Amino acid sequence: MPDVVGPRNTPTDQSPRKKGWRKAEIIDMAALCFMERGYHATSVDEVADRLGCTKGRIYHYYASKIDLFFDVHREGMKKLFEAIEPAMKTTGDGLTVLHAMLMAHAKAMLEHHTFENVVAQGVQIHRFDATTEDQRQTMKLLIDSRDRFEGFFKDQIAAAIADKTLRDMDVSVTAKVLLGALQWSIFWYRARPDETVAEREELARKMVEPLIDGLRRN
Amino acid sequence: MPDVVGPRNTPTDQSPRKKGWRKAEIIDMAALCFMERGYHATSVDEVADRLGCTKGRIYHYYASKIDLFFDVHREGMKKLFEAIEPAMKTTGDGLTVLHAMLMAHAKAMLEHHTFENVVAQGVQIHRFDATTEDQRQTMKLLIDSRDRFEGFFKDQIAAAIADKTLRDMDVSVTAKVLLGALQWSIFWYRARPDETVAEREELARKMVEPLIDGLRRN
DNA sequence: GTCTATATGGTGATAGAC
DNA sequence: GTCTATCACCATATAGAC
Repeated sequence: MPDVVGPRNTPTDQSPRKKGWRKAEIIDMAALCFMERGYHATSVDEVADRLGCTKGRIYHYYASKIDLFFDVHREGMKKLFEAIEPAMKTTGDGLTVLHAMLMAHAKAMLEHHTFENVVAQGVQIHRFDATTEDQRQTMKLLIDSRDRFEGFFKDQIAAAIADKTLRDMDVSVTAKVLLGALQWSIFWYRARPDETVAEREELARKMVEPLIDGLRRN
Repeated sequence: MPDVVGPRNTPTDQSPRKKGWRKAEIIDMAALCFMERGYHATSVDEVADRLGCTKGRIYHYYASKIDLFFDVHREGMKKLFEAIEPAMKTTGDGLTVLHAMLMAHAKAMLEHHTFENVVAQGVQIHRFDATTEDQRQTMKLLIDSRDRFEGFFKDQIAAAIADKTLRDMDVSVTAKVLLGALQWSIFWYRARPDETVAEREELARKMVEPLIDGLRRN
């Protein structure tokens, strides 16, 4: 990975050698547009314009706008799962593993904020937008994957309470609060073009630290 | 306040005796629709339908859909400011006041989640949606009010660091993390029709406690 | 595989009757 | 103050040329 990352953070691989790069290119641009203006306010024409083509190309790869949205959402979830996987495999007491997971998640939210912004929009895109049975099925799978992701954190919180490295607290509410604290960054964080990986890691640390240690001194 | 609150949480006063109740009725329904489907996906026709009237009525009170959105947003911010005001006036060390502010904010986010969901949408509704100069001016004021609100928390965090009741931490990032932790509830919280005020207060406590004390035992 | 042209439907907003 | 009727526009999606 290069030391300096641009505003189009970690796009899916677009190198023309790889098969599927055309689709990846569309997904990346759709993610950017959906983040900037929101799914419903973004027209397929706009995505095409910014790709320097017409919507004919997009409709060659995607049957509908919502199917394109689904691919962006799927990609966003994939990045989230991949990010916390190494942390979940580390050995250590319950809190240490949870800390590692939170750090990995914070970094992923910053690095992929374009995609994760779109994932958050998925919460209020529902049955009304998915017309075919296939689309409703896909939507259900994406919702399931979001729940599964939160489940990993709930399980780890429960484990850490069990091994007494965590205070006793409401597992479900705490998971939502912790994830929300990091995920809210979709609203305020935008990558500076010249931002280094080290700077981003430092920001993630500043985000996670108050959650682990709390606010109270002593 | 009644002990049991319905799903239409604390609507603005609609009693037909008060002047402006027609507008308030429209604002409340718009907030509900915008929350459920999002601003852009909601049609003026839909708001009117659910009010049992036609959009002729709405356009009698509002020049455009975005102006209606602005009123919902304004109302949402008003509720937030009013909620933390008493907490800000309490006496006590820096952390005690901050704790009171966070509890008040958490309760307000739950109580008014319909309106606060719309406020969050305001982040990505921008110049493109505001066409007239008047609308751009209004938008600027709403953005300013969001910043001012966050500023209250930043100031209090700084004060608490100064009086040494808080660890030394990044004021700006910590403010965003704390507020985000509570505000993310717009995505997962929906009022149960039979939910009591006491239950909601208990939920707010479960949200704020891990932030104050941190996760680490000891 | 990509383009142009177009069908089709919905949405914001207005005019004018009542 | 509210309704009906309608206009103008824009967006999704398709058909067929190249």
